[in-house]
Amino acid sequence: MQRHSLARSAYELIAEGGFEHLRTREVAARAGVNVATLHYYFPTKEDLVRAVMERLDQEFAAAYDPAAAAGPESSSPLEELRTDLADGLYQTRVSPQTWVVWFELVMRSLRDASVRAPVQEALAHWRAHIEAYLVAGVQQGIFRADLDIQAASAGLVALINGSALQVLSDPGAFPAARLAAEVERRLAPEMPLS
Amino acid sequence: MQRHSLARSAYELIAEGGFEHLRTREVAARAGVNVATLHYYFPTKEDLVRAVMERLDQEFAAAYDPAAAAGPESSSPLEELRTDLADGLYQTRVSPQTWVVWFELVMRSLRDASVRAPVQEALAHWRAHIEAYLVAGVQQGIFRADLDIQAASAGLVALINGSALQVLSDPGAFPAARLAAEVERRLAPEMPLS
Amino acid sequence: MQRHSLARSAYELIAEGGFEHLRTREVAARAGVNVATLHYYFPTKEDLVRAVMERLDQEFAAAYDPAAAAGPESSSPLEELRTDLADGLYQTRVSPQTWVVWFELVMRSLRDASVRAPVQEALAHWRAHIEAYLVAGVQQGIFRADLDIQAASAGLVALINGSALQVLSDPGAFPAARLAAEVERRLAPEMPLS
Amino acid sequence: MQRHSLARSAYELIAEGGFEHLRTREVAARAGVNVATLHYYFPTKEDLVRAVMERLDQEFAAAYDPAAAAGPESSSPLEELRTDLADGLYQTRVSPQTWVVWFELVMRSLRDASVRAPVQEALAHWRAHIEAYLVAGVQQGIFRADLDIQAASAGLVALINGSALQVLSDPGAFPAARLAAEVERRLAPEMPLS
DNA sequence: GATGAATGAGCATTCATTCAT
DNA sequence: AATGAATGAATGCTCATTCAT
Repeated sequence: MQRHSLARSAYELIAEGGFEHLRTREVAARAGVNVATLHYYFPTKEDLVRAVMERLDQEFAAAYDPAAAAGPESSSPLEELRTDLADGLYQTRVSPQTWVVWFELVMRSLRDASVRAPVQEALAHWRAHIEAYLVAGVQQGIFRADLDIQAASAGLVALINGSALQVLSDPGAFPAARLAAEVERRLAPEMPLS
Repeated sequence: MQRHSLARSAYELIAEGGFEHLRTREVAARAGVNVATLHYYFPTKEDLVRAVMERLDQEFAAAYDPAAAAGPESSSPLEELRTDLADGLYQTRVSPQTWVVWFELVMRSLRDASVRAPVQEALAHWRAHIEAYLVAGVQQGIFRADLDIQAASAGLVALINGSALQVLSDPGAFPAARLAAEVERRLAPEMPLS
Repeated sequence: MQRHSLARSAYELIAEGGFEHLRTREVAARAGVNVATLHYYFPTKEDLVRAVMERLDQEFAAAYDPAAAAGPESSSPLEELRTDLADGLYQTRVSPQTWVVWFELVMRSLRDASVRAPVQEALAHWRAHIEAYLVAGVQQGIFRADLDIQAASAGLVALINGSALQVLSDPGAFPAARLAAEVERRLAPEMPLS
Repeated sequence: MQRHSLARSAYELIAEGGFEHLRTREVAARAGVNVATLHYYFPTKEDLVRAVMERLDQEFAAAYDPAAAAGPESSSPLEELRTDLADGLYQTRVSPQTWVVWFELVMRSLRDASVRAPVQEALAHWRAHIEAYLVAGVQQGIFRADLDIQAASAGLVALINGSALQVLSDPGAFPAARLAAEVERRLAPEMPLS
């Protein structure tokens, strides 16, 4: 339990102040233990960071993995898209923590080899998840037939991340609802004119 | 000159190691001066960071401000869109420095009030710049008439940023060319069927 | 058995790294038990050190105490001298462990009251042992008659220790065989000139 | 000046408590400066230890190098021998500091490569110094003609070190004066009987 | 303007020791 | 007897900042 408590505390503190201000003493204090106890579970600060990355992975897994689509045909491709978009466009406002930690980890992955792989993996999973329902959506005629699925899924990941970044930076200035509608319109098949 | 040299050194070091590893001594050393000299020009580290933000603003201004579109009709809306997309999709690979510093500053702006305003302003300018050529493009029939210009410009900023993030993280895995084509296709007016 | 195993581990680790690098955790690990178990047998580190001193005492006792001269007239005074010299001059090269631990303990005895007495006692025993065979040797005409027995025995202890220190420091540079011969020559009675 | 002051403080603290208890904070405090100042002059603790070794080298150089024999024929070989013996037999009692630091460095040299060379060099110089006056003394008929000069000088270094160790450990128990006399007697040429 | 020297506050990590089980 | 978990008090070292020159 202590391990989880410490990883959670680290997670929260990264969300609040970024890696730059992450202090082992604060993590331990928030978890209600001695600094030495923290090092009993995580010999180095890097080990702690890895644990935070794992926590995030689990959050992602719970949100994007097939297991999440529990019920059979529980959600249509369109609903899945809406959920994903909502995550970056609205959810960011409600609970920005996950997004802040995510961006911190992405930036850190550029230099720290021990988080590079998990970050890249997370991005790949994300894209694969989107790809899956885009394919289904195209087959069902919900999305345009001329979509370049792989490009579109990479683009949607980019759109969601970039939107989250903007919402984080200036929540009031981002036209979330209108962008969501616009994206749907661009992916929807052309209405027959006649 | 000393000021610029110091700000440039700080900029480079942030690009290389993020804020987390930015050390006044290293900045001074790279600029070829004593740490005390650095503090003569920038009393606190925060002042130095602000100077880096200003440098970035200038880079952006040179790229996105009306002044950049020097000659009249020097570029069509479509060319401007391509330039912008290329910046996030290809340029990131060639010179990732600017993007790394940009993301570092965005993340820092979430806590540091002194960079919040410039970051938000940069995002607003960016959107306004895109909006301008989207409007022109729609008028010229280059882009779809049913575009929600404001949503689309916010979305394009998001797309470019999110793409840059992915390219930074895993350059080989991003289908840049195909995404650029897909975006153009989605913004282009529908071909008449007959 | 656990006690002995722990004391032996401590002894080995002191031989390898000196007191400076002696860690209770390593001692326990080498003995194959938990740190807490070590503290069950030796409440404090100092207790452990005392046990190491006792181990060394036993090694010395086995080598220098009358009990060692098991058989009657098992060895002549000259042979005993040669054995003692060999210990410092040659044995140091073969198994430096005992000597390293011994010197570590001597140095520590200068500040730690709990090892001072055993160290002084060991030195006294050593001298007494040498004194005994010097007396016998003089009586048997093997050693010079004008020897100041007490000074000579103190001097031999010094010589052996000082030699061991040099051999430890730079084994190749010490003329062990020639020094052994020289000492014997100096202690032997003067040859009649005529 | 600060450098010297810090090295001197370290020297004193090693003399008082050995390497085991050497703390950068205490060294700085005794020198009257901040710990950070210590690290300004000596980036690592090891650098500080090296400086202590250099101090000791200088003390030795002042005592044993030819420069010390300032005046021409200022001292006879016998006087030089007496001075050397006195250093280990009596001086140890008066100012044990140098000897404690010396032994600490010898022990440390067994594991720390950065002090190994200076220690071995110091021992070599010492022996060379003794060798020089033993040669002179033999030529002048002050010492026995059948001396194995190299063995004898190595033996005298051993004797002096071993004596110092015993004096350090138990000053009252060491028959310094009688040992000095005994050594002189053993090195003196045989009196003609007739 | 520029610098060498100096520092306070802090940082990750270590270590002998304790204690409930 | 033995151990996993926990801790207080360091410990070497770092860093932004200051100041006399």
